[in-house]
Amino acid sequence: MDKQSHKARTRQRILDEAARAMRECGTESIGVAALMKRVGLTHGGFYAHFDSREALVQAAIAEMFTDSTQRMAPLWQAADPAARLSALIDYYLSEAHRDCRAEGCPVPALVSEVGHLPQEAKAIFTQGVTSLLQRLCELLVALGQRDAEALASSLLAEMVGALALARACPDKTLSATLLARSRQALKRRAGLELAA
Amino acid sequence: MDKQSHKARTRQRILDEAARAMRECGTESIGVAALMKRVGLTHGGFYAHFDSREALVQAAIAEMFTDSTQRMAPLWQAADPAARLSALIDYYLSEAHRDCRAEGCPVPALVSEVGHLPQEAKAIFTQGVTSLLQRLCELLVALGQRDAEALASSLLAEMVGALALARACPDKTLSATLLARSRQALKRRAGLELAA
DNA sequence: TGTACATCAGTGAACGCGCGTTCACTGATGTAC
DNA sequence: TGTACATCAGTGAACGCGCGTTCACTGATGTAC
Repeated sequence: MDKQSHKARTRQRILDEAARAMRECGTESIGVAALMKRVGLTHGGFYAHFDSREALVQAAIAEMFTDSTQRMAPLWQAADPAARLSALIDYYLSEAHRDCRAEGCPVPALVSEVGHLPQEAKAIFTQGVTSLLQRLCELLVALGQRDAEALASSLLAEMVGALALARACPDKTLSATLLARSRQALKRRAGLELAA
Repeated sequence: MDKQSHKARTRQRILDEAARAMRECGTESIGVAALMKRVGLTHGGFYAHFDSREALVQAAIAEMFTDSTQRMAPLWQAADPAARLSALIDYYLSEAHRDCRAEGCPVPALVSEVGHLPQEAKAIFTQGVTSLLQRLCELLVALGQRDAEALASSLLAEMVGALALARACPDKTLSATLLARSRQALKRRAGLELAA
């Protein structure tokens, strides 16, 4: 089984590296040559794995959501829905998440540039947002919130906006304050009792 | 007075065009040659007005905030603070604002790319965010809201996030729903009684 | 076990192109006399 | 009023560079006999 999977593994390495770099600095930030160099290969080989750079961007966006969902999976294992939502908010608006774009949620990392990407890429991104929204909605339903759909979209907007704003802010103290304020507001709005 | 201001007016035309284009498609979206062509000039003349493209980006970001603030000025003339805040929310999360990036608020247009810009540009952007935050805060104080600072930053996060998400969404109906939900949530959170 | 051959992932030189930037220049404008 | 000249905003050819993409090739691997 190893023989056939060697090429697939190389493709995955390219994709992983692209997803990291593009989340960190935007989809335009890394060229084919630099990307392949990071993977330890030369640029010519790229086209054995992807039809074009544009195709890579699409695949990389999908990969970011897969990766981010996987990283958030442990949060979903908390005992009750309240603990899960609380953990989600604390993780999403943490300073760690702010400081590690490369491994975080693709939504705040790419929101304002997605509009300029080709349709296909935009569709993949929206698909990711929609599924995030749905998981959030299910949590709110489990918590007994009425109008969970509307609340979910409003909460997600604040989460994305707060993290993106915090990342744009060079003053770490101020940005930490922004995050803390939104964490508190979000928990209150979601009907979570506030400890501390 | 006309003789000395001709060059200044040309500079302003370049700046206006740059601010429009960069709000619409990002700071990397337009090159020096294309920009000058839009203004009706040739690319060589650019460097009589700006030291470098990087200097233009800085000036353009400042220009976007000036322009956006000016466009929002009429909202500040409503009779009472409640009407002003309500008008602000309705404008900010309108479909018109969603569809006209070129003339809208620079914050949702650039949030996720600001982090990759040089320090100076980042500082100018943050300055703009801070002053927006302050005006919002003053409105909330006038409305008698306690903890106005914290509320202002939470509201701004949702406004920015909701508009950016709506713009990323290719389905106009869905994006209109996102906007409507956040308009309602924001008004409720700001203590505005809801009509309709 | 050992030789001959096919497969195919990866190499690296080369391409056309658009970018930001420079610079010698042009030509309209307004002032000096 | 008319001529000579200085100023300076704008021109456009040229530069070096990095980009995405192509393609003839290499060389390691595994199979066939």
